[in-house]
Amino acid sequence: MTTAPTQTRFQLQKDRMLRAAAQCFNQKGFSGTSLRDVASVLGLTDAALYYYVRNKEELVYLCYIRAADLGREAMEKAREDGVDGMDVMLRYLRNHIEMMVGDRGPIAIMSEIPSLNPEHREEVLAVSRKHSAAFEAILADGIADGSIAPCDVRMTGNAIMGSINWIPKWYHGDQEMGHKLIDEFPKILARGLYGT
Amino acid sequence: MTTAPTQTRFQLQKDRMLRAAAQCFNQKGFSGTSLRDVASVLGLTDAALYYYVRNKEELVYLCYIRAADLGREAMEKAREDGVDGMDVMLRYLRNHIEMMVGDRGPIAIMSEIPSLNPEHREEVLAVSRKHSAAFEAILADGIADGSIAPCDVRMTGNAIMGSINWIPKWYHGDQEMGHKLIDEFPKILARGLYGT
DNA sequence: GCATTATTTTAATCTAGATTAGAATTTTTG
DNA sequence: CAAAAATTCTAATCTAGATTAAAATAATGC
Repeated sequence: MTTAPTQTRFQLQKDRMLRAAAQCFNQKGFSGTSLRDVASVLGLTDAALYYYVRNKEELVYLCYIRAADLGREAMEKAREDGVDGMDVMLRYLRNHIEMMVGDRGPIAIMSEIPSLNPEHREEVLAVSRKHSAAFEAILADGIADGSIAPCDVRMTGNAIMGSINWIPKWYHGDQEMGHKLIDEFPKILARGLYGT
Repeated sequence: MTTAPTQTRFQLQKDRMLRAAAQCFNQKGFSGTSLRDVASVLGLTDAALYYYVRNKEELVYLCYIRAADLGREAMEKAREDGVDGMDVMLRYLRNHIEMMVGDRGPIAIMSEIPSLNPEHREEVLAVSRKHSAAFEAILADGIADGSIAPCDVRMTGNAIMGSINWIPKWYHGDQEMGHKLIDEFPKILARGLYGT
């Protein structure tokens, strides 16, 4: 068949583009990166990017969607492997941190959501809310099964997600620190939440 | 004297400008706010802003410096009033959150640091590092005086500051939630850190 | 190898928004 | 009140960077 490989090729390039864009945005800030910057990471011309997205707004939108996908992935894997609420949470945190610390990480700080168009903005916000809710559900499960101490899941969830999302602000690629982060940070975040 | 009142007037307007700018950046994102937007909040023309700053880069820089000042203020007040490490930390967290939640809050997410010029960027980063170090010192004091349980102050500090700095991402002016945040969030962040 | 489709480039254009110069207005001072 | 200083406005300019159109190149199926 002809469409399948074509789709794949196209998708692969598009994916590379999203990674390059996320990398640029993280490194140089949003207003500091032009389409040319992104294109040059790929060895392309800025105009070539328009073969993959309608405009810059869509590129940003897709970066956010990709970040959400990666987060969801980390969470699903944790749900599959974990044995109780606390275990799922710890695994999810670890998976997520591993992703943030890696070089193909998602776009870190969602500062440009206001400049998305209404449909895209609403979708990104919805998906983000959904992820928060899923994390709170893990906490609730843990409380129910006794592995997590009773707490305000809304606030606790936000506190923990904030710590995670803030990592790129102070972590800058130090290998040793990276390993420590993956191993220790989940425990630090879970500290004081262990159940009976 | 003639210079004193002039300075004051000028400073007052400049301060209003910084608040307006922070408000715009928080609400509409950085790339989404033009100097015109900031000026219109003040009832001015965009060109008028150039009486107070050399260019937009300097405006951003000053916003970051102001944020740092407010953070330092919150911390100093806490240091004066607190009786031990844990108490100082809790007071600082409360002060800082009160500030974030208020409408004259500082600029929240420091995403545009990369696009500052080298001198300004270095200064902002330095001041930011200094603040982190000061917070870690509070933790260390608490561990020393027994009010805080032994922990990795570096990671713990980053975890807590991340939770704080992330608040604007999910808090959007709900009054009730605001009070709850101020009263409960510090406790949540300190959970698991209480000493002997 | 040929025809078709996919991908990228070159070369313009187009625009929002930053910036500037100088005039106008408002405030202050003596 | 008049002069001087401080503040703001009007009206251009200026530019980076997004976007587009059409041509050129590369890949693919038959």
